Amino acid sequence: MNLEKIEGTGSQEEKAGKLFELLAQLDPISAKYVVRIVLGKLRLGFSDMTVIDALSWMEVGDKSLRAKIEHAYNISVDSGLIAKTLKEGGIKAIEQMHITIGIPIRPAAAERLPTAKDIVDKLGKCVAQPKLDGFRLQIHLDKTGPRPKIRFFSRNLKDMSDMFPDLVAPIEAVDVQTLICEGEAIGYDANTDTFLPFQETVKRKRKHGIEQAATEFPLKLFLFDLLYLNGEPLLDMPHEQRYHLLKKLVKHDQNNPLQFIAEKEITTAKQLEEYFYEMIEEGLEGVVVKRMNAIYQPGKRNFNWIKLKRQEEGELEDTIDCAILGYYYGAGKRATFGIGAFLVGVFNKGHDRFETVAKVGTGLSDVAWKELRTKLDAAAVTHKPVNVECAKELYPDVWTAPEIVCIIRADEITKSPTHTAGKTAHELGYALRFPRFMGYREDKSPEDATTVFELKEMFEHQKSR
DNA sequence: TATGTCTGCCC
DNA sequence: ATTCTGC
DNA sequence: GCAGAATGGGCAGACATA
Repeated sequence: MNLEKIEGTGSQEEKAGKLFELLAQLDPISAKYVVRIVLGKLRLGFSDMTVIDALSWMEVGDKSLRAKIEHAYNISVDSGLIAKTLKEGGIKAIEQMHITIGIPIRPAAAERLPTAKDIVDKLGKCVAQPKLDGFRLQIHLDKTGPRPKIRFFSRNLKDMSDMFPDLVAPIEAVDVQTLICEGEAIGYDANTDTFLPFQETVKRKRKHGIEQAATEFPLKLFLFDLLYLNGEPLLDMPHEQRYHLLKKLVKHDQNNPLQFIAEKEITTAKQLEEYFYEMIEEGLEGVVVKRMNAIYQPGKRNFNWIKLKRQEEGELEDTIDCAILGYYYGAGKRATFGIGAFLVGVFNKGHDRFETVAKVGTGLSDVAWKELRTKLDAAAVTHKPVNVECAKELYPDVWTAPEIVCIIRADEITKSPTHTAGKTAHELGYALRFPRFMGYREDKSPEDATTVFELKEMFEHQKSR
C-alpha cells in the first residue's frame, strides 16, 4: 500500500478507503499503532542517533562504535547507505566513508549568548559576520560531468534544488570542479539597496511560478563557509583558512546574486558591540561570531559559532505585557501538566476588547507550567468572553477570564493574517515572532498592560531601525 | 472559481 | 526559531 | 556542554467543498 503516491482530486477519499481496508485486516493492537502512524502520534522515543547506536550494537554488541558511525552519518546523511556500508564492509568501510557531492552534510549550528562581553570572554580573539534573516542553504556543485550538476539543501537537509533557478548560473560560473559551500539566501530590493524581511523572502515559490518569483523577489546568496573543494574535504581546516579559500572563489561584483559574507576581526567586547550596532543599523538580525581556529563540526551545535541577536543587547528589547486569554492541553510531557501553551492578547481601548497577539509555549519551567495551569483553572470560563476577539483556528481548549497579565518577549512584531490585535476590515493584525514567557506583571491590570495602540507604535518604530 | 482546511517546511 | 531538562 | 523534546508565526501547496 503506497498512500504517498495517491494524489489529485478524490485522493483523500481513496487514501481513507485504503486505510480502512488495512485496519479491517488487523488485530486491535496493530490497528492502534497503524492509527498512530497516520495521526503522527506514534511515539517511538528514538531518533537517528538511536539508529546509530543500534548499528553499533549490531556490529560489536555495544555502542563503542558510535562515534565513528556518527561521524560517517554527519558527513553523509543517508542512514540507509550507512547501514549498508557497515553491514557489507564493517567498521573499516565506515571509517573510509567520504563526503559525496549530492549527499548532504549535517550543518553546524550556532550557540547563543546574551552580550558581546560574554562572547569575547569565551572566544578571545575572534571574527564576526553579519547575521542575515533568510534561508540557510548548502550548495553542492559538480562540474566534472558533461553538464554541471547543482543542488541546494535546506538547513534541515530538504532538497530545494528547484527553488532557486536564478542562483544556478552564478554558482556554475565559479571556477571549480567540485564544491560544497554554505550561504544565506535573502530577498533583496535593488532600488533601495535593502534586504527584505523574512516574511517576504519566504514568499519565494517552491514548485510553480518559480521563474516569476525569481524576478519579483530577487535573491542574494551570501556564502559564509566552504566545506569541500575540488575533491578535498575541508572540514578539518581552521575557519580562517576555509574563509580565505572561499573568498578567492567569489568575485566581488555588486550586481551578482552570489556574494561573499563580510567578516570583521574582533579583539575586544567594545569592538564587537560597535560592529553589532553597525549591523543593527543596517537592518540586519545581528551577528554570528566565530572561533578563528575552529574546524567545521558537522551536526554539532557548540560555541565555535555564537549568535548575538538584535533584542539581546539592552534597549532594543521588545517586551510586551499581555493578558492570558486561555490555554491548550498540549502533548507528550506537557500533557501530564494539562497545559502545553496559552493564548495571549492585548487590550484595544477603542473597541473595549482584547485582541490576540500570540500563542506562547516556551519560557516556563516544568514547575511554572503546573502553577500556571492551577492559576488558569481558577480563571476558567465555559465560553469565549464577549470582549475577546479571536480567530476560530486559535480558539484555546479552555477559555479564561482576561485577568492574568504576563510579560512576553519577542524578536519582532509582524503583520499577521490570523491574529486579531489591531486588525480591521482593511488592515492585517499584529503578531509576535518567537514569543516566550518572561514572568508575570502582578502590578498591572489587563486593561493597563500593553495596548493595541502601543503595539502599533512599536511596530512602526522597529521598521525604522 | 473562490474559499476553507490541512500539511510540511522556513525561521 | 526559543527554552527547559536530563545526561 | 550538548541533545532532545516541548512549543511559536507564517508561507506555499494540495485537496475538499461550496
